[in-house]
Amino acid sequence: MAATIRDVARVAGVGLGTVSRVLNNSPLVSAATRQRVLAVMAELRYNPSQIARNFALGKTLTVATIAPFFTRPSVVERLRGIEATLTASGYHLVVFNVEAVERRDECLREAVRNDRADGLLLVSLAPRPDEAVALREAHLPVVLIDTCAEGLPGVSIDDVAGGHLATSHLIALGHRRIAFIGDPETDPLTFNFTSSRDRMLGYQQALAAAKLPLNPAYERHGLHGRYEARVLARELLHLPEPPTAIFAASDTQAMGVLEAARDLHLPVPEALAVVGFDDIDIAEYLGLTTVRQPLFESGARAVELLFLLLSGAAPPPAERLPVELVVRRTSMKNR
Amino acid sequence: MAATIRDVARVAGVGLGTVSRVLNNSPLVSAATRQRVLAVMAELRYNPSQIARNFALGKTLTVATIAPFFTRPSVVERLRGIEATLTASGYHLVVFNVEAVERRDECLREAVRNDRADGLLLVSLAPRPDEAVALREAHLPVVLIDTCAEGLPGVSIDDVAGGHLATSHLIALGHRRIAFIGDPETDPLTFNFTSSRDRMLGYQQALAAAKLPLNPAYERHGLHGRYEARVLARELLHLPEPPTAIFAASDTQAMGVLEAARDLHLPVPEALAVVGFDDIDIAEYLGLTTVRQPLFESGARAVELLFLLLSGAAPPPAERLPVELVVRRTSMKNR
DNA sequence: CTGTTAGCGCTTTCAT
DNA sequence: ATGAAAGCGCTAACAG
Repeated sequence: MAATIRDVARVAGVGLGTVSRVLNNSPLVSAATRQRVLAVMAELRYNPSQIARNFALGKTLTVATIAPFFTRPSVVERLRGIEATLTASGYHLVVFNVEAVERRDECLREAVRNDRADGLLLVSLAPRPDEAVALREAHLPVVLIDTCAEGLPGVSIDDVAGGHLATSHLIALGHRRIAFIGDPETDPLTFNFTSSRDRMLGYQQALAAAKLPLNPAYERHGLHGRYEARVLARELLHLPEPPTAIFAASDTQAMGVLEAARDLHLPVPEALAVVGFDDIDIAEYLGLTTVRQPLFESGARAVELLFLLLSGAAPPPAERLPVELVVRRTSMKNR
Repeated sequence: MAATIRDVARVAGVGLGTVSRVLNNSPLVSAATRQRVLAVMAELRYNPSQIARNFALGKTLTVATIAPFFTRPSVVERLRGIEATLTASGYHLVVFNVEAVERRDECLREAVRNDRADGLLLVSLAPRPDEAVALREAHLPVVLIDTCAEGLPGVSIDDVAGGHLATSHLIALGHRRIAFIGDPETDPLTFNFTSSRDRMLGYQQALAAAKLPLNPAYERHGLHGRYEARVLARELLHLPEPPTAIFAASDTQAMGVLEAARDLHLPVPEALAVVGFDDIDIAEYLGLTTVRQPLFESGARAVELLFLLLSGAAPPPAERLPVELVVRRTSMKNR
């Protein structure tokens, strides 16, 4: 049905190799023949079969990305960065959205078993040691985003510094009773995923640096989500000595905190200051003070690292992107 | 390096075909040989090459999705539905995010030229007539989501009914001066993309049905976005006779309206009622009254239709999913 | 039931 | 500079 390279060769009266060479812009073909071949291609409406080419080359020009929770705005923003960079180089992006542990494991296993992608991007997901081994054995290049793992290239941020930034901002505002709301301390889905934990670490360090007491009752953990954070915040605010400020490990969770404040008719920032993390799109709308991290860029940069790997370079070291405090209404000076 | 089907055949002492049959769970192989082959496969750590299989089969087990604006929560939700359904059937999802007209055209052209996907899903994007022809000629099955086009299968909603629903709700609440904010009336990116226009049509019909005057000054159009809608809403609210209610063609735009109300210190819903469209995740948080449409399901259903096409069935007719009014704080009874 | 053979469409030697 | 030929790893007839 569709014309093949063979048809082109026959009609143009040249050999198979020559057509292939024209296809690949090889300099080893005279201008005259090239013109003729090109003409025949146009005449026959010839389309090179990508799939045959992939097969012959042993490459797919495709990169797979596994990410938990498409729905999180921060993840979507990273994906945008990935897609833009990949597409600009003619690569395709196939995505996997994992919302349960079994799927996480299965996706990773599939990615290794199949040769349907030349490389793998892992968002907020670190391979377990055994998975890392399998990846290496399959010669499947991987770049991590938003996590780190021994010996694997990745792009992340300094979450400890970010947590420190948020907390010392609140301290500078005069707050003394500052609480933290973050993800569960261990989560099988995001194995080894330390961003919430590190942000808490930064929070603790900032408190310590200001000689403020660490109150375990002020540290709450729950599933990443507005609703869960709202419940936790309500608990905090019902404490005999409630916090005057809450640092949430993500903007989504900060939104839950704002809801809780609204539930209890606590004016923000007067009665409660709130700081989030990520600076997702909606943060500006909410007037939410937050720690901004370069989400789009993290995806773009990860793709660049993957290309390096694909070109045969040695695994580059993990990179850190900068964070920045963005002060908005929810943490204005009020004391 | 990696074991091939040939190695397995040799070691197991069987023919190539037998191994292939085992691979494909053909019943035409005795339990005994199957066991033996399976054992050798395990021993050799054999992984069938998907890419070779794709080549031989002339299929990619991949579906491409082109969508404008990843960032829109409604689009993300549809993608979730697509991914879940596709992955459940062993298909891969490759995504293209188009944010400019040129990219839109290029992606579509590429999708037709390449054979890197077995089918195509178009979100909020209708092919131009010439593109539709090219699609057909390339035998590339397409399903539309959130749009309609002559003779192409798709899943959408009744936007006119949705607009009517929203508007008559406001009318029932006692509103007489109701404005509309929607997307530009023509947009080269989303060619033929009529959802905003149809919602306005429903709005107009509801007004007419209630014998309310159609005031052209109450119909505003701007780029889909919070900021743009905020500007438009501010204009509306500065009119000599400002509307007491605004129906926005999307929740995102409704958020802009809420911002404008806040800017002008207009209490919602007392001084201004607001209704959006889509019922994205954040709508509940905002207490936004809106018209809910099944976003996840639209993606899932589109994949099912595509599978039908892929299995050689005749193009099914376009489908409509139901819409539903969700009343929340921004449109409580107040007059 | 099973082995053999002929491609799928392209890239890539290797001669010429 | 160009043609011929040998695969890439698998599927799918085709004989047995």
